[in-house]
Amino acid sequence: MEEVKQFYSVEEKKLARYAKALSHPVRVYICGILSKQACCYSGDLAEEVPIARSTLSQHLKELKNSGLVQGEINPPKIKYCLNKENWAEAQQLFKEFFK
Amino acid sequence: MEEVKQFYSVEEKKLARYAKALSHPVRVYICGILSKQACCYSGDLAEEVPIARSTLSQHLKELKNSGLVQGEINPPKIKYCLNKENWAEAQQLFKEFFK
DNA sequence: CCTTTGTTTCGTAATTTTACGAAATACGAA
DNA sequence: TTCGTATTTCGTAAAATTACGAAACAAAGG
Repeated sequence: MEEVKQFYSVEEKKLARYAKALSHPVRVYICGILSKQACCYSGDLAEEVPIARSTLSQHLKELKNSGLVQGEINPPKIKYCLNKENWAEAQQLFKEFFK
Repeated sequence: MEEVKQFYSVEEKKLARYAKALSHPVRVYICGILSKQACCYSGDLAEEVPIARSTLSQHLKELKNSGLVQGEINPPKIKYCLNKENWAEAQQLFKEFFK
């Protein structure tokens, strides 16, 4: 019921959130793969990327939390894909921002 | 003399660095102002933004470190402006990334 | 049921980020 | 030189991020 004055706009907060998701090279790398080709599995990434699987899992979780990426369960694997809708939103926000 | 294998590309690291600079709403807000109109002073920002001046100064320092913003000394004030060259680079990197 | 496979969660530690107020700095004006 | 203005740096604290290995989990196959 508390009416709190928000200083930052919704767009500013969304942009910051997407930017935060992309603020680590491994997350940029993962999104780059997912946007260029198709979806992929955590294990596929783990073989390429020079970090522990548990750490990779944390980064994937962050990308999921940001909304840029989603995971589809495909037992016993989990297939990670871009969330097209949010990806398009981020694209638009950055485009507007730099315009 | 050490030849270290770098896993992430220069572009991935640069993008992550710019994204990090934009990963806080106040920094998005500041860049938004600087890109829309002209330069401005720390004090002008301090009057608008709901954070302490010292905290604002830290955010400005981070924006300077990222290369997106530069400060011109204009005693007794310091005028902050976008670094046009780096701004254009960031714009291009994000454009390519989302393409 | 037990094992294997793929992946995540837990526990932990080091580092970084975010934030504040107080003190320091720089410089022009009185 | 002393004062006032504009801003940053320092000291500090709380919270978040990044990273790892060990343990847990879920599902399919034997």
